[in-house]
Amino acid sequence: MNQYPHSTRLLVAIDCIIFGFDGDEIKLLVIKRNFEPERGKWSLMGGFVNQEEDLEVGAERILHELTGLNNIYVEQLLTFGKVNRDPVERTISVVFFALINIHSHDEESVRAHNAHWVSLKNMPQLIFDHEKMVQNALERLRYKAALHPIGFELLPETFTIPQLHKLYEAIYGMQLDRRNFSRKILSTGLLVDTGEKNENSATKKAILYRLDKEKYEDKFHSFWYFMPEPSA
Amino acid sequence: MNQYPHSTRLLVAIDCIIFGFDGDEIKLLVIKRNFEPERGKWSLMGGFVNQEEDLEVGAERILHELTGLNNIYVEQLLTFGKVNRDPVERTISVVFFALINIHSHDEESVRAHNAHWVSLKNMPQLIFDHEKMVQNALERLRYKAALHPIGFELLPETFTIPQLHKLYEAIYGMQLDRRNFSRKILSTGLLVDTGEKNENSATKKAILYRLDKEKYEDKFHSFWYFMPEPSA
DNA sequence: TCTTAATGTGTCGTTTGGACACAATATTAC
DNA sequence: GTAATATTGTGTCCAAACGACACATTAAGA
Repeated sequence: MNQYPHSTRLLVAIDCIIFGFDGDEIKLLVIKRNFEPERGKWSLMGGFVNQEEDLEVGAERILHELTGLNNIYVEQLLTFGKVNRDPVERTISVVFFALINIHSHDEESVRAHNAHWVSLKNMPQLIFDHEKMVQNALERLRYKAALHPIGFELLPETFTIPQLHKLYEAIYGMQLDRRNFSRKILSTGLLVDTGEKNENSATKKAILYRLDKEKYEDKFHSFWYFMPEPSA
Repeated sequence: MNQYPHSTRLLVAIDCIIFGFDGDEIKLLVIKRNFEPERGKWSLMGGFVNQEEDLEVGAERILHELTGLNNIYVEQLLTFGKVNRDPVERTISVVFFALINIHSHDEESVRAHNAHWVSLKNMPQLIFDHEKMVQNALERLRYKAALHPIGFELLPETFTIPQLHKLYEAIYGMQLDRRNFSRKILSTGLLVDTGEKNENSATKKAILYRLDKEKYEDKFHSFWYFMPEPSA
């Protein structure tokens, strides 16, 4: 038995949602297509799955191709497979979403791919069902950031609490009390005072923190079960 | 442009995790395969995606084929696509998970497919990566049930608080204080007293409740954001 | 030196949650 | 028919968490 008979093979694509944070709002990295179909229009960065390539590997390949980055936060989101989602030919798209530090990518590579950071608030029209994908990814981001210490993936190695605060306000599109937020974040024990201060500030300089990597690994999953750890 | 050139088409399958609750523990509906490959072994119910069929429709078709049920709770879980996950031929599997009332399915159909309910605690070996899928689905169930009123999908139309309590203990594999649980559930306002009592009970008969459908629809998403509703 | 803007820390009252007690109901044993 | 038993419904208490808000500290620029 070397093949399954009587079954249709389909084109399988990977599309990547790439979020960044510019200090003020959440941004999305999209490309202006200089290839068919839909040349000249905006879309997510994507590609096809290679015959001998795992899905996650494919996603990392595509992300690396655009940003030059490795070892970034990537998570499979959902698979979009409506029959007519791609007018050229039926294509199943496995969507991944990635969080990166907006200042860490390879500018050259991004320029070469004709990619741009766009604001979520006045996002250009995207091709196919890509806008649905983005909407879905945003919901996932909100969901996860509320339960897991995932926001740090969007910030530099060291960061201040006011930065983190602005990030969360941007994610949820709402104001959060600065003082209560600070208390809550510090109570997690995930932040380590680096002893340095943010020199960019115009007024009082904020303390620069870094993540406690070990506690981060530990807490990442224990956040999941805000019900105490299940046994099975 | 009628096709994308130079790209490999892959077989796309759908596999379904089907959970039920027998009043004591969470059960999984699996089939004993009487077809190749892996004839005689246990696996999830699945099938291939048809050329002209949306993924969700395919999942519903497969679920209906096995259980005779329509309009059940189905949610896309993840897509499994490791190169060698299926030894016959590379196959991408889009996994869905469904919650059903364990007493509502078509017994005939289940027998005809050689399907059985198995306990999660002594689950038989499953083929390919199906055990990973189940593990993943269980985590999703725990995740969602903690935030959304999703457990009801596993119970009959009317149910008692002690039933619900046992269900949650089964989901999380831990004991939950009966009284605190009751208080918490009632405080959601989702339960409506039907005025009837559970006649099956050996001792004091428990109140039968039903879901407040409207509040259920409302709350289903508002549970998401335990941070107040975001604006964007 | 004063003003201003941003940052760090603290207080207070309410709400929520976990631990636990007790009363009510229905079946079974005697 | 009554007592014992198991199960269910409701309540109390205390500690922890949370939201709303005040005040002190720091640094740049007028």
